[in-house]
Amino acid sequence: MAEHRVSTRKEAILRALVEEYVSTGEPVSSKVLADQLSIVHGGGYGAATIRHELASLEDDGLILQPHVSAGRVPTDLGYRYFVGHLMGESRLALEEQRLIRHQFYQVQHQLDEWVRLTASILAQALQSAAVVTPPRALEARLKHFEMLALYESVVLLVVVLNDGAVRQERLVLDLPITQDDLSRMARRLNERFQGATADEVAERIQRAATTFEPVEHAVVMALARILAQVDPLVPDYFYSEGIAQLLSHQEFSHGDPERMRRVVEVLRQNSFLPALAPHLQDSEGVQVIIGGENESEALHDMSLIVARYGVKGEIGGLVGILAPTRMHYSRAIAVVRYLTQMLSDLLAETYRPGRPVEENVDE
Amino acid sequence: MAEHRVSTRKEAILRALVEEYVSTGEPVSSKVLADQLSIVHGGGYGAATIRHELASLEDDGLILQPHVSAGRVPTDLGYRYFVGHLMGESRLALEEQRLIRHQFYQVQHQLDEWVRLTASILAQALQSAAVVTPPRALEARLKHFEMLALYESVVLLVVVLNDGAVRQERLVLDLPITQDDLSRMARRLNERFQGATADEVAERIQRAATTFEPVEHAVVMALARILAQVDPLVPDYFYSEGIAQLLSHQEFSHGDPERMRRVVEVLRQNSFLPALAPHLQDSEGVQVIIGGENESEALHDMSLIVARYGVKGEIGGLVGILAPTRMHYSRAIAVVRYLTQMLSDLLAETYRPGRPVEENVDE
DNA sequence: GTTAGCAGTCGCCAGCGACGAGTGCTAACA
DNA sequence: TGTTAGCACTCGTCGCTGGCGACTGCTAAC
Repeated sequence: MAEHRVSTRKEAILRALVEEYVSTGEPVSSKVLADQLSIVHGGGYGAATIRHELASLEDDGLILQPHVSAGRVPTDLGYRYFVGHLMGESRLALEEQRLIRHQFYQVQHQLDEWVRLTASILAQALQSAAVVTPPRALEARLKHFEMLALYESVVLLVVVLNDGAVRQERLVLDLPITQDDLSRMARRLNERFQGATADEVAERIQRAATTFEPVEHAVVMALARILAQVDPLVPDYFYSEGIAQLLSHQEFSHGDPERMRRVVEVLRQNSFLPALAPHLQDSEGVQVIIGGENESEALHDMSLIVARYGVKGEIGGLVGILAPTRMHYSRAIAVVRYLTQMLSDLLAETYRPGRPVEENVDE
Repeated sequence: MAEHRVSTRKEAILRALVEEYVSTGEPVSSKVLADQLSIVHGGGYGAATIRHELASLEDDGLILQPHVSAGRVPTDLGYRYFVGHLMGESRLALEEQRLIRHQFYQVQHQLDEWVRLTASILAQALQSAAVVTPPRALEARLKHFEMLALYESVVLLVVVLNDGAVRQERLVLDLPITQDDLSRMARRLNERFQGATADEVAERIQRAATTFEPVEHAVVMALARILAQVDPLVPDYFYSEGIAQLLSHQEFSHGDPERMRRVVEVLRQNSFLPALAPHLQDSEGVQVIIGGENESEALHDMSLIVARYGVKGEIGGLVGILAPTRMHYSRAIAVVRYLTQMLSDLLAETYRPGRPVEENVDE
């Protein structure tokens, strides 16, 4: 990052090299580069000259050769330099934008569907694994809850949070209780705890434990527990798509099949998204994490492209894709940026037309 | 299936061959079989005798040799014969039963957790991919629904079905509406539609369309739609675990890595479970689908072991594992059987202690 | 009916050489 | 000093070969 810029000619060569390598997957030779550069640039250089510069780029740690008689390949640092300085900002073709927008308008007003659709579009468009978390308010507060008698002493607790997320939990009581009693209790407790955070609920239980009946106490404890489970940085579920697309890349078909297994494992247990959260905490825009910059060993030859979406300071979620290090960065970034913008707009549109009906922002 | 039984000696040989092959993964030779049989059976036979019988078993289509200088391997038909006639019924070790039960008691009364746990235990115990669907009533009826005002004209519809499943859907109305109005409307409509099936709701809309206000009409339409989406044979979601475990089998590390991708794809889109449903419609007990008996091309060297759990005629779901054809069938069947029994018992325990609070079985 | 022994088949693997791709270096040129 | 053509060199890939060993099917004897 803090690396000095290299000479303009070296930059041109590095850029051509990355683009060539990304599109072919083969180590690229001085000859191919000479040809490419002479096409793009009017008068190019001979292969021998390129070789001098390649040797120099290799000293800089930006490229390497897999073996002596092979061409060059970008290193993680090389990709980093490319992404930071050389890659042009690209926009999605209008036609593609239209196509994507169209798909969103098909599933009107279904928040979950938007999130799922985003993952699916990403996976398809970038032939990569995509992960999207549902939007989450920065601070979880109780909006409303209901209790439904399922069976004599089994109660279903349905809790709606301020971001619209719904949790449900079965609760088994010591005594049988009727739906009427439950409804009354729910009305009473809703008034009392509306807008409260997990900490506030817990505190009030502490302070006034004796004023609750046993059944109420059990219910409020459950509420506190549910609220406490909500951590905006560690989403409890998420939509993931495109594992198959990811695995279809040539980097997996050659070499150790064990790699496939490890990647699938990391994706399944989703250990990599939480690890991403800090990167996004305070940052704006699209983040790129290249190869070895990844925390997880298994992802050392993969890159992540992640971004936040949502309404700043209020509600948000993560969008990310995982693809081989050798990928088309500018396109990937453009697609991710477009979709985060899309989701943010949709969120704002749904949540903004008028203030919330129940004011529960302040207590 | 309708094949004649082969001679007792051939059966003994086939049985030893399958067991040996399952445990080693190598084609088994006449010599190894002769040794195995002389250990188990007091006085065995020489390798040459075995070879005669092997040639005969090959004529029957029960085994084959991958190439001339290799040992024998069971065919799908061979496995089928083994599962049908030769394999002993095995029970889980008491220690293992205890371990599994213990894990279930850890997550008390959380239906979703039971289902998820079942998938995870299966994947772990059998080193295979496991899929479990949540329990679903055979006929979907409305138990209860609530409406929550999220924003001025955005309403969250929370619908509880008779099997305890909860659906939620955002509804955008033409006009703003207050929570009070919503609550009143919900109470009215709940009384009217409680216990109704999708068809019944649709029918009543038809019959008395004019008696509904516009907003009510929108809500009831949504209810009908949600109820109609519920098809007990095609679960909309499911818990799947153990893709990584499945991929760690040696059958994937040798040979085409493309196979891995295809299997992951089939698992992700879960196209194989619906295909299973008919097999289980009318059948009792554990079903085994071996190799080529599978519908999906990609699963032709895999076997499925599936079973229904639940309360007969009322509510139920599916439990299944997917593993390479070369697997330990008797153990797999024992584990699947134990877990379906476990789930059925837990379901009965939760849903039976007393009748439902709200009688909604008949209208 | 059973078995030992033997010839025969074939997959696996290590070793070898030809080939070709691509480099670094040198020397010459503008 | 920068650029370039040419050349020697390295090394991965591929196809071929021969030896080894695993198993089999067959034969002949018990």
